[in-house]
Amino acid sequence: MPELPEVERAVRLLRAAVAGRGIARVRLIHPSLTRRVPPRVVRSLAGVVVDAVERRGKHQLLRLDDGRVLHVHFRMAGDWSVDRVSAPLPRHARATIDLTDGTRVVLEDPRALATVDVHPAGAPLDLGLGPEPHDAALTAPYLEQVLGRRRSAIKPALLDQRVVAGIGNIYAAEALWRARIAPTRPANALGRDELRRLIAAMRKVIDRASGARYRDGADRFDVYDREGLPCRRCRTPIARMVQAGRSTYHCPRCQPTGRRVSPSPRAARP
DNA sequence: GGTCGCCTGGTA
DNA sequence: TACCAGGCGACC
Repeated sequence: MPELPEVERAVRLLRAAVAGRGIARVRLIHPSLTRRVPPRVVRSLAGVVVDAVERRGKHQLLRLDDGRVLHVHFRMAGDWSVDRVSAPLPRHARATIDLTDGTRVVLEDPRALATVDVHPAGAPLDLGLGPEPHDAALTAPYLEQVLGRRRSAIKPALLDQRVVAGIGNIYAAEALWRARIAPTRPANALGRDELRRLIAAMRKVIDRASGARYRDGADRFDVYDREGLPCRRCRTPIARMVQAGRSTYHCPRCQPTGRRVSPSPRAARP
């Protein structure tokens, strides 16, 4: 589930179910979660009220009325489902939040990579996140500054949440395609104009992913998972490569790698 | 900077 | 059976 638009959707579902309500019991089911939080801390969540539910990048924060923060990250495959405390548990239920009104929120996570943490009251919570795609703070000069010292490829750099919060493997590839920037370009080699295009592309890709029509469409990606299929701009087969251990999809023709590997006479704007 | 491990499931 | 998976922290 987890890139920014998907987490935002999940947060809304969660908020509708838990905001302003009392927790009757939290259960951590999978060993990867019980290892993280001491049993007495889990037990101590009974009786507190959830004041608010917030999202920071891909992180979900439940502000509790005793000042603590219940912090959830879906990682690769987590998602919420909402049912009643009396219902049988879904197959991949890894944690549950039972509410005093009989509602149950279930963390479903087939890969069991999601994390749950409880932060003490009063401790400042630094998630180390950069601006989100729609933050006004995300500007070309900002990117120029944070990417300036990075000789690494732009695509893995975009996955660093300290640079931009909320961009993941899919939308990084999608945005680079849209901005016509090769994923292998050194991050510090991008010019102002390219950075501006990249920001606009990230915003567009995130916006599009938030719409239901796009979400359910069969062709919701331009490059991701489209290896060998024709580029939607130039019909060149989409290529797949591996960067930092992750798949990267791109169009070898309209995302030119080198300085001037046969650029088209006039580079068209995206 | 790249690689590995965490976990489990789906698919070629 | 092998490989892949929308993330990320630990490690060289």
